[in-house]
Amino acid sequence: MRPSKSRQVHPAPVQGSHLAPNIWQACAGGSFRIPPVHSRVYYFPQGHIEHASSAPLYLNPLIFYKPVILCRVSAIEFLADPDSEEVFAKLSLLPLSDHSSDHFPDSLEAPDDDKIMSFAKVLTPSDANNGGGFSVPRYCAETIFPPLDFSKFDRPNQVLHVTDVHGNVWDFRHIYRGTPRRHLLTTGWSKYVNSKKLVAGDSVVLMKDSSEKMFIGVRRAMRSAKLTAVDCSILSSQLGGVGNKPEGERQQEGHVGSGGKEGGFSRNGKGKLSAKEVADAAELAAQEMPFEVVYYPRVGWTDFVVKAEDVEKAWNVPWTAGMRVKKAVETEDSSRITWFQGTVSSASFPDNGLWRSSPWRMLQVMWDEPEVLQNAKRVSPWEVELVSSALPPDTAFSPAKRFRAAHYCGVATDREGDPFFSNAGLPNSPMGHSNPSLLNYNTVPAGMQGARQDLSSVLSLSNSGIGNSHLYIGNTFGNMVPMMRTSMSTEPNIDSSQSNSLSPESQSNWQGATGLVLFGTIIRSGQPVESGSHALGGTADEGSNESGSHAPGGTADEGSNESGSHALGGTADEGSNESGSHALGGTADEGSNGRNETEEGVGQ
Amino acid sequence: MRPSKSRQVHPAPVQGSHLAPNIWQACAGGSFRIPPVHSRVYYFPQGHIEHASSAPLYLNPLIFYKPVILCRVSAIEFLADPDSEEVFAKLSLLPLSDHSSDHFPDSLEAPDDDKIMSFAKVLTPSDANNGGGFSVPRYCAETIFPPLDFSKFDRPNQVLHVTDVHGNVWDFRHIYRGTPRRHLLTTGWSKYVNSKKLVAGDSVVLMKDSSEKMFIGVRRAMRSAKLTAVDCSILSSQLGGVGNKPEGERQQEGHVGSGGKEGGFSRNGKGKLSAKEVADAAELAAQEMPFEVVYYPRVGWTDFVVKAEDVEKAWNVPWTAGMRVKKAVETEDSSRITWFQGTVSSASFPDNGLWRSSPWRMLQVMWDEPEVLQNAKRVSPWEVELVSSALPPDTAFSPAKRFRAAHYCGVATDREGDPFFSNAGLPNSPMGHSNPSLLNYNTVPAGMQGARQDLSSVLSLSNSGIGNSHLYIGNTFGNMVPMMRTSMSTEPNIDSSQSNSLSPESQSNWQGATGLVLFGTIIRSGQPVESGSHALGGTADEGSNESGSHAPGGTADEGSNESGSHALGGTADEGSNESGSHALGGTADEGSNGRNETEEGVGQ
DNA sequence: TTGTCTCCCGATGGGAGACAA
DNA sequence: TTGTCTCCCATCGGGAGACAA
Repeated sequence: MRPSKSRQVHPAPVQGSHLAPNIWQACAGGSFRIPPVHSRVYYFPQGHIEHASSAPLYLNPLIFYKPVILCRVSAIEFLADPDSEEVFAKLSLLPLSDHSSDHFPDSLEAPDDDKIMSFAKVLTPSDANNGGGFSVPRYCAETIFPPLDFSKFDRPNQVLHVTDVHGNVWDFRHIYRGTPRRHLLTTGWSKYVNSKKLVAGDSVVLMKDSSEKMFIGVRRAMRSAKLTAVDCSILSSQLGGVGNKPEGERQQEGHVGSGGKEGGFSRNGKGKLSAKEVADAAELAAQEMPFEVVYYPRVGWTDFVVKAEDVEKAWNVPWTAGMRVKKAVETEDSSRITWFQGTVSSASFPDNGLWRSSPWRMLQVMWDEPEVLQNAKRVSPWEVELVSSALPPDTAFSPAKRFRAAHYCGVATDREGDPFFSNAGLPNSPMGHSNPSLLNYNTVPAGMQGARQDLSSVLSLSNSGIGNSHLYIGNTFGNMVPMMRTSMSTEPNIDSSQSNSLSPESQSNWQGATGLVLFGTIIRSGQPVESGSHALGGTADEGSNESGSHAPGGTADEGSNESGSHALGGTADEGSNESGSHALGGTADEGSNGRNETEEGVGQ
Repeated sequence: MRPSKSRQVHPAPVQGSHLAPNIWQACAGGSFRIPPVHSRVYYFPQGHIEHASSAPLYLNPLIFYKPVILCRVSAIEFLADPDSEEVFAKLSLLPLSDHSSDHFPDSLEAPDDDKIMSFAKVLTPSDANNGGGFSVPRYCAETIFPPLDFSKFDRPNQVLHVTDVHGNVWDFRHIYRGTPRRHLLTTGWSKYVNSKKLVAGDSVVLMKDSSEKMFIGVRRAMRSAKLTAVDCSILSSQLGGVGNKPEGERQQEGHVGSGGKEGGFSRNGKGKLSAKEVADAAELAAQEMPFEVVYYPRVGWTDFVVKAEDVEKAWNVPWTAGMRVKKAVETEDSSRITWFQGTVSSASFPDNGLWRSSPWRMLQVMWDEPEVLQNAKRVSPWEVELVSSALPPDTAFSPAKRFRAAHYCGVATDREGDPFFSNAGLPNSPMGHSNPSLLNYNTVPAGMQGARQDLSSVLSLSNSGIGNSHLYIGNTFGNMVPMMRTSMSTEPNIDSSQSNSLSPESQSNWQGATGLVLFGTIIRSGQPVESGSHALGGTADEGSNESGSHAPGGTADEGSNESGSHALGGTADEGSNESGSHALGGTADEGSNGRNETEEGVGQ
């Protein structure tokens, strides 16, 4: 049960095995793109927390005021999880404060050093379950495997030496047989399946690089990975309190022996990032300190580190209800990409508990096929592409053009290159890195912008790339209720943040302050500041109360290490005997005798 | 591969499973006695460090000045290791400072709540290796198992339900068959062996309590557990420096996949206590703070927490070279106890590097059968029993009587109940818990004892139980060179601490100070203090340079996770395939083709 | 083209007495 | 009395074509 050691390439470090970026990319699938080193990205702590295995017990309040943090990628490590075989990346991020004026060229795309061929297949029950082999799709065999000599042999076969993500080499017998003939992996496959604990639904990725060296990677099928914005608001409302221990972190007590230690990866897409590591990263980020994030590329998971360009593009769209958007979804075997369309039903800051003024998942979308994209009821603007908007016909040109040509609301600032919420009395202020209280934000420099500063804090939202910006205006109690480039009615009370999906608590939080958004300021790009309210962009016809289908505050329904992992038991060590010696004593008829039942049996 | 879950008794906590004391005792074996709760014990940090998996990288210098610490046992937990199945105890110890005047009754032996029967057997290759069963010694079957009905059945059999140390129940078929007839465990046994990773040489302990409930425990055979005083001196010489990473802590890099995580217990008797945990405990102890120690009962290992009574008894013996001693050694299956005899060749403070004036392993013994007891070249006085001494005939009564009747050297103090080295300017002094430097000890209260205080520090050595005490006199540089009740020549330079087993470094340490021990003071028990030197007790004929057979400063030769653990591989998960698919491709003749060899084979 | 079934063979686990130490 | 051997049978892994989706 050990791959041929002589062929081993890399040792397997404890943290994870380093991978070539192109192999990593192939394992992750084409739909995941890691921003290149030195590129500018936005980091979204909310999104990061969605990836955590459990709700952080404590989050520094500071981070709620920095839901969007512009960073530069200082380093990337392409890694593979030694337990689950999944690939992940570790990004070192350096927050860019407004006065840190580095201006790297934005897209230093590393030249793809080596083109690799890859093919992913979702394992069928036949591939994974019984002792048998692996049905190799013809296309895979012909593009990835060395050709067989069909002319000389009836059933040509060869042994493939394939390197896994840890550098271990696995030998698989590749044979072309059966009637009708087909490609199969036989000997060695079963060992691989057992070793990697593959089950039907998992995918394998077969690759070959330009030197014909072959690789194999794994993508785990996920079950019940449904931590979405709903969970997030619950999560956030636990701030400062002691959250109840989420299912995912509960030890499966009552399990026997040391069996619980085996196969230590969860299939629900969580359990990878600890709550603490996420909370720490978010806190460092909020303090503009360098930090690291670990990112598992997973279908259905929203990136929390996004190329600055993409985010800024999305910001330039005057999101309104009624817009038609599409979202690309890759099938799990990454063989197809499907575009799903939907209609924006609400485009305001979602009520994320304590998260104020975050564009994260600010769009609520009714998908045309609601059964898919369950996780994507709320999406972030950069996740979708505009198909058309319900705007007047004069705006009906392509989304790409609209980015540049449309007229937005916004407040010009005298600064360019600022990230969101750049320097509103946060760590670079005289208060430095002290633990901020909410009221600290009242000390924001007055008169920072030309707009009216009603009561408390002002945040600048500028968009370096294109130069549009917006004014965010806080409420009386220092809870900033900024606005993004969101179309809003001039009526004071129909903001979607009052939608009935609010939990009672957060609702009162939100409303109790100042009765919501005070006013919106609308400015033409590049124009002097104007004060006043304009309805702009799209029609204001959105219902804004559409979110009724959200589960109202339920707990996350998943549990790690769920039972049913029978396919993992085959190689389990002590304590994981499958019900063991119960059918024994063939000639013995069980007669119970006190605590130790004594079964006397007829001898032969 | 899972014991019947319905019968499970306790869940298995991560730290270890709690056990009934009597079951624990049976599993550990009769030769290991845990001091009862509330009893007085001496804690020997040197002995503790011998149990550590690796040399601590740093030891607080403080602890070298407290090699013997009187404590009270405040709590005991009887536990079982979830990995190795071995039992161990966690003792909570409260150092007794001289002014803490608690006087519990010393021996509050907990009444043995339940008598249990136990039988231990070392597994033969037949028991452990092949798929077969377990040969049950007749005595075991008759005393532990419920009786079979031999009258009615030709081959009577029953199923035994046996609880392991974690509370899991295992079913074993017990059958009486074969010609000649014998007791065997068949079905279920193999699962147990594989699950617990038992190999020939390991022992199982079968037990039954008064209610006939049966239990099974494991004692691991040890291989290459030879950390003795030699290692300790090496160890100590690393003080303050960065020790080279010992074999036992090196990760077995280059090993494949996640296979390294499996079966995580070492068979060499180490790897249980981390260096850090030992160092922390020793430091706390030296600071007279409550601390915890974990103790694995292992044949051949010397207890580092010893009943005060035993230690004090031993202290009352005027140890001299030439004395005949015996030491009880239990066979691994605890079926026999053998007494080995030997002659004390040196009875002075061994040179333990930085350990000054420690009675730990102060006796050097030439055993009559030198091949056994390799670990016991140096023993602590309480480990052996006196057989006879080379004293004049008038002292030739029994050792027990000699304890009380012999005449000792010593200095009476005005304090009773002091532990060794009780309060010589150590943590309770005004310097408090600051990190002490060696020279701090020059500030010891002057005139503390009636004896001459030559240059620097004075430590009191009093013996609460019997009232004998000794004067310890340090050297100029604050390195205390106290003396115990050791016979020494009045010649100044033949102390065994100058033996050629010294490393050059420690030798210079030792000698450079003041030219060794200054003088000895001899006192009659219970008598007023006399000042002066007496040769006492045994003849001073010892060579004192006998330690030539010690390996001179070599490194510890053991390595955890050594290879050869093939018997563990059977249930290993990924990455531990045994050389796997190499003999495959029956019809394929291996032809190498660049990096991926392509073996074309004849089809059928 | 490929997923699943059944067949079938060889390896292995493991229970039995034989036999010897 | 008990350790080890060999025998032998049941089970299982897994490689093959059949067949159907």
